[in-house]
Amino acid sequence: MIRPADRTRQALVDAAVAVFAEKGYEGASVREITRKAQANQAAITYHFGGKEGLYREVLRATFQAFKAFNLLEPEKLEAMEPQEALRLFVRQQLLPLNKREQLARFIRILNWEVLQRTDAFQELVVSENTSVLPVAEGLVRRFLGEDADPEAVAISTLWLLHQGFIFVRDYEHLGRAPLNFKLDDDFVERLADLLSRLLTAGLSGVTRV
Amino acid sequence: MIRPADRTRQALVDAAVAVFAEKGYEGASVREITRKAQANQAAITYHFGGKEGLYREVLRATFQAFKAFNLLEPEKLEAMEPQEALRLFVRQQLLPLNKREQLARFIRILNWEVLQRTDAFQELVVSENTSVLPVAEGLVRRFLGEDADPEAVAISTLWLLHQGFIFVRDYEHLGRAPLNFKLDDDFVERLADLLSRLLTAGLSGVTRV
DNA sequence: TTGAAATTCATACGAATGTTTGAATTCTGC
DNA sequence: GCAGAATTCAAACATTCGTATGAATTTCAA
Repeated sequence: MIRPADRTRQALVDAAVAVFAEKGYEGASVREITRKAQANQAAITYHFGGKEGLYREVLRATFQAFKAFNLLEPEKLEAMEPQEALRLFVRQQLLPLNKREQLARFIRILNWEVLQRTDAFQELVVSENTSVLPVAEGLVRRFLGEDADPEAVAISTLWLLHQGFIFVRDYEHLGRAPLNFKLDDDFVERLADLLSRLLTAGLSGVTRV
Repeated sequence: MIRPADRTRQALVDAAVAVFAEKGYEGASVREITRKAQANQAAITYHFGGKEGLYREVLRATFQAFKAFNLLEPEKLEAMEPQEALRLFVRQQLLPLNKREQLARFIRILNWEVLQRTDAFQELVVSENTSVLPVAEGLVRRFLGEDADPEAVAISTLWLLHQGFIFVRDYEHLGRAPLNFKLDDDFVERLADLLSRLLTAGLSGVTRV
């Protein structure tokens, strides 16, 4: 059974995801959210305790959305050849390109947090602690070798972590001028392929001078 | 001679750079700016016609700051070996790390524009039109060859353009836990070196399977 | 059906926003 | 030193913001 009150609750969260993604936490107004959700102004206070409580709910939905698509299992990755593991890692990073209708707003919400970090986000990050950092670092080590310079490993790991992000962050621009890519699944596949090869060659060749 | 009125003007711009960088265009308040500049509320309207006019002035200062540090001359780059040209290109991208005291706020202002594009910024971009895109594309072509797949060239170019940005955008975090890099010039030099080698190896090896 | 709890609603409150106003003050050229 | 322009100033204006209020309505177990 779906209670009418739950419908209002869900409508508020849905509208909030859209508005927070568009305007950021500070820029979003409860009035716009309630208008979009066809709910009353006071509904946010009633259901979530206030604007921040609603945002916490939106952040939970955001983390949830990314977790739902996470296919990366560190154990399996380690059993694979480094090149293949890297390719899977890249593929995972680019997954938002395939699921962009579903993840676009959540990506934007995370982007906002880079510039205006909220307490709500901070607290959720430490409590969840779902870091991909060790996975990426393990991957890097397999290319650079176990006796590699720790600083080089750290930098390369940070570097690797951002490689997919480049295309995810700006994917709205990929389809527009002057690039005009047709953003279908085939394109994403070719992108993943090229990027994997760029990174494999880079990580493989970085130790050689 | 410096007229007192010009001092107010300059104080407003300086304060505005700081506040716009911190809060973004929407989030910044004219009251905070005038307070920081020790000027009157109405001074912004008087000198710049309003908040947007002041922001336009800040954007001009931003573009100016980046232009002042641009050492890249496309002709010289083409005369160099690809590896060396790429290294110089990377070096230029990482320059904000060396000049971070001077460029930090301007970088943040540009980062804000990614999420909340202002009309003022849009207009200034088209009027300035100082794109590094052709430089990067030329560089990529020298590695991939003249007969390379146009899509691969486009993707690789976009990829190359973002490589320095990875470290510039998050350079505030580089020095903090859990990375704790000591952000001196030596570190930047080592970073440029490693990144150059990663990219050189990547672009050189991408055509090989 | 009834009555208490849950939910919705229109409104109001205080604070913060960008801008305007008109007087007060300072600067500048003569 | 003086007139007129340029600049500064405190105050007020109209909006918008997040939240609070208390009554009206709906829901749901008994």
